[in-house]
Amino acid sequence: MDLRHLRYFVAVAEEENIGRAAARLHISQPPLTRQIQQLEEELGVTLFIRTPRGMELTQAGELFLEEARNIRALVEQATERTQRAGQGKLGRLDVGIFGSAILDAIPKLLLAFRNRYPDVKVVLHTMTKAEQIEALRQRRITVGFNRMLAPLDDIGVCQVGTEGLLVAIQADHPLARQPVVRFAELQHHPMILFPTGARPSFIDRVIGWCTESGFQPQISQEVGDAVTGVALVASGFGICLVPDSATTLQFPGVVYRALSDTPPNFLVDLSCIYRKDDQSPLLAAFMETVDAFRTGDRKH
Amino acid sequence: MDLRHLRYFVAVAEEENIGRAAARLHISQPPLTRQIQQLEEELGVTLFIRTPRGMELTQAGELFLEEARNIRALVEQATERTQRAGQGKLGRLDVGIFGSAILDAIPKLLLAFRNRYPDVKVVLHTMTKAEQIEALRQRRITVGFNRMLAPLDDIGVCQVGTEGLLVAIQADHPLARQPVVRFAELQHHPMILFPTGARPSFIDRVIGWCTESGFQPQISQEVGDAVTGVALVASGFGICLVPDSATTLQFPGVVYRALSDTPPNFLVDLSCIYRKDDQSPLLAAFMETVDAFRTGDRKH
DNA sequence: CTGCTCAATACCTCCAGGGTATGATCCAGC
DNA sequence: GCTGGATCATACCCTGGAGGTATTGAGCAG
Repeated sequence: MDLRHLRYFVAVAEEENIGRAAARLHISQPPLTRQIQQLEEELGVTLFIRTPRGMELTQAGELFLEEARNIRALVEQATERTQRAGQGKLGRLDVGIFGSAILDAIPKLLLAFRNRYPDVKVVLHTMTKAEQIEALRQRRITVGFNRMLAPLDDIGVCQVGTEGLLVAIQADHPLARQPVVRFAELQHHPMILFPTGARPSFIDRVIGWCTESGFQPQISQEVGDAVTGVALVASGFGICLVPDSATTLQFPGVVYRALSDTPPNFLVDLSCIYRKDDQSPLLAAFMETVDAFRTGDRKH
Repeated sequence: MDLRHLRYFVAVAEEENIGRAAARLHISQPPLTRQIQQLEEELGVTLFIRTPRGMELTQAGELFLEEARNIRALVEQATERTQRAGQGKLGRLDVGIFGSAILDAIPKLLLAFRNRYPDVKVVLHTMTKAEQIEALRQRRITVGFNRMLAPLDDIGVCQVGTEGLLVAIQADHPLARQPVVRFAELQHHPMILFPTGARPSFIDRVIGWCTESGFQPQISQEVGDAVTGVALVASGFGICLVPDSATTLQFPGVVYRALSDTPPNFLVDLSCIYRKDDQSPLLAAFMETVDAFRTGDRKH
């Protein structure tokens, strides 16, 4: 059996007349007669009663008509859905993120993506930089977000944006009295650093800036992410350099202060990574959205 | 697209290797390659990633695989169901019956049919002889049951069985004192006759028997069926000749008595009727069951 | 009986599905 | 680094079957 047989059968059943059905199918009558005969023979069932006025469905034919219509509709639907999936408009996108990325850029980006591709199910996985790379290679995720990413042979990097830095200070701390803190002043206060895990990381960046400014930071704690860091600031463990977006975290007893006299390149980046050989239309769709987001962002 | 494409696609998706899939499909590798390419081209979607180790499904391919399997299963199911319908094992059988036929033969017959063809839905319609014939011609029913059926040009008749007759009498009636009633004794008592409607009917039969026995019956009432007749007997309207199976009706105040000295051929038949040109496998299945029932019945 | 309307049959053509042979890549092992 | 094996892709041929035209056969109405 063949989808053609179903199409022909439905036409004949609906027209109740081989000639008209043939016209509707843009073929001539004899081939259609033969196809119907073939179908009946293959099924071993009489589907039509031939009358001098046309073709009339048998009971078995009635049943087969329902089934045939159903199958044809499903084929239609399958092609349509597959095409949408092929255009990246349908499917599932697994995204690796890190703790504090959720604070600013990622939600906006994902919102933009959802608006463009509402039928793509986005699944977020919190994981470290190293875990993200492993997950990418194992295809458990399609894109990952992190900071300070170095390109690799098989992993591509695309910078999404940059953020400035603030210092998070306990509210009753002496430094909190000033509206702006000079970077060098940080040297006298214990500092909370993050993230733990694979180096080089933001920690090395911070230590580098201190060194450039002529001092060694007093390291109080190393913690997993900015959220934990700010929580420890609230508990009085020290001060903590955080990206601008951390101001979303309004812990009681924590204030954020801008910095002056900062070392050059006093920024952190946010980048996304993906498998270079990934041809998935979903990735393409997502990267396109990322691109639009970057240019949109720069306009502000 | 074609069911072949689906079959091939599923094979390749499952084997993840065109060569092995081709072997499984008993074709050679190049045509299979082409069919897959055609499918991809027709859908406009890349379904596989070609690797040096074989074929790997894309996300769109995964989705299409599900759909394809589903469609193939439905096609399978559709052919199977249609074949069962073509053998009369699946479908709906509309049966015309008359009031009192439900008392004996019909339930047994339908039970036998249900056992043989459990997936055929039997729908009963109570209608008169004339209505049955009209309904047969209009295809509203496939078989009808009645008594004293004459064959027609387009309607076939098949006798299912015969029944003897009893007389239903009010319990305190003088005749009720005798264990057996002589037929000629009926002449002195008002008689309830049935059925109303198309003649000739059982009424003419009864009048004929009376005439043969040398008397005119005193007609008390003409009613629709045996059930109503016996109900009127209980109410004292007279006596009523009924088929044996009417003893199923145990009205308080009604007794049944056998008859002696009866006229020749003192029997009623039960027959079924059907459209002579009906080739439906359901009818064939039913008539086969009727046949088995008749021979089974005669053995008793 | 004739003309009309169906479906079925006979016969032809040509394309597409299947076959064989070969190419293009990639990887493993010497 | 070359060679052999595995895999998919390409080139080309052949044949079955889908589709076409012409015709027959069978009911039915006038």
